[in-house]
Amino acid sequence: MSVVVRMAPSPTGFPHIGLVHTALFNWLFARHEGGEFRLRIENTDTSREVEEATQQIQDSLSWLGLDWDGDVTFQLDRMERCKEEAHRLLEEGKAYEDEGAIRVRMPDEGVTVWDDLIRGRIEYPNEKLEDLVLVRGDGRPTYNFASPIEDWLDGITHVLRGEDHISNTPKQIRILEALGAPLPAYGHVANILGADGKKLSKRHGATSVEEFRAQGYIPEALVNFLALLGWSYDDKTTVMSRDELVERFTLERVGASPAVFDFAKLEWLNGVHLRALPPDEYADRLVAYLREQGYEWDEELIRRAAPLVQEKIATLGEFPQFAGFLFARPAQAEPVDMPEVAEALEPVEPFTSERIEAALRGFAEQHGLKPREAFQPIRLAVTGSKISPGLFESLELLGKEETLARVGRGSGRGGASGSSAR
RNA sequence: GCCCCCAUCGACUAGCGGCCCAGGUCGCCACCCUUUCAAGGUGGUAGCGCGGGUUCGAAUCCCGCUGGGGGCACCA
Repeated sequence: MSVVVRMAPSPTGFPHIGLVHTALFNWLFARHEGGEFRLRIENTDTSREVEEATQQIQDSLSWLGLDWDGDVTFQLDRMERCKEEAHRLLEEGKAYEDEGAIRVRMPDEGVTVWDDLIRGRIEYPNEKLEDLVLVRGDGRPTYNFASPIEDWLDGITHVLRGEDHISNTPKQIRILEALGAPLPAYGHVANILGADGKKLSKRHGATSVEEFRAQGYIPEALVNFLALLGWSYDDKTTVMSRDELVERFTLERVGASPAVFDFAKLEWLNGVHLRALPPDEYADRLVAYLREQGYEWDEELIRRAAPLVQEKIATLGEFPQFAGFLFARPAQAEPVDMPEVAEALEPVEPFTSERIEAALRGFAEQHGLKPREAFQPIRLAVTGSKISPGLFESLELLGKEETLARVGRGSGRGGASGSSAR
């Protein structure tokens, strides 16, 4: 039997990172097994529905590269079928009416047991199972009725979901049994926690894919990082591509304990994946990111600056802070005047990093200054910061005219070669 | 309150009875490299929650405790 899994979010906004985490496990499992990964929107509760959410969910998955099979389906579309099934249960005496609603009869002795894909055997006492409502008084099916029915209709073979669903599983198993439907295998993935051990939420920082994207994280890193939360390949492998993850992912190696989301490690991993990109690809990503964020800086200059920052920044979001001086003259607290530096740079022709370096090293030597002592003031004057990309390369990109202007010669004219930010 | 789940360095984890006086990665610290910052290199810091068993032998199996998480709707 081939594997069919699904992600079944309710459309209430941008998907939370926890949801994306279980979606990733479902996707990796499906792709590893050569099965199908479906996307179903559980919109039974129309009152909570957010109109853009369905699109936002798809955008987040697409950006991460988690492609789904077939069309997106909606729970609401199966309302009628659910009602029919409920009435069938009514006729068979497996359900009964209660103030306009339809409830199933749950056993009240014994236990409901399943062999959880990642936790092993789980037992749930039947006396804790209520005769839950299948169809509300207004005719709408409830989640715990519609969801298993859809799993059945869609031929879902493995239900991999968050651990907060553990207590729903025995209910759904009983419902499926009453329906005479086959049971899928169930597996419950642990939650993702914040640094304080509480379920990851807004106050811990970014919680949606969109936010990470806006901060300059790339999908390769996020996917790699999320995969390592509750899963491992072996005792020494950390950095993996999407293809490697697909090839190596197995449910047997998924852990049952919750994991704390470590933003520092994500940032490191993002730097690793960013540095691993071919230069052209890196430049493409940088340009696309800056455009998305609303920067209208000159594309050619961004591309030329890309190699200067690739080794130095861990997220694309650091670029404006780190290399913004190339696009707009930095504000200086004190007016800059370095005539001797200007004098050393003036004759450099062509104005390339090699020649600039030679000139500035000569300048340092001439004044008996250590490289650091000589270069740091220049860096500050030109970039407005004590931290910057390589000085000589930066000056080359800036051009002689602008460089001289920034060290005090011929100042007062316009901005840098690019247009201003934002 | 009741039910369920979980428990190895600060964090992610390897470990599925002897290979472990516990390995890798992030972080942190030190040093090297160095025009700043990074990157890179080297070294270091730090952990099996507690108590009982089982066994020749337990991080690994069992029980209890403690701690943490989740769930108990005509929400999903």
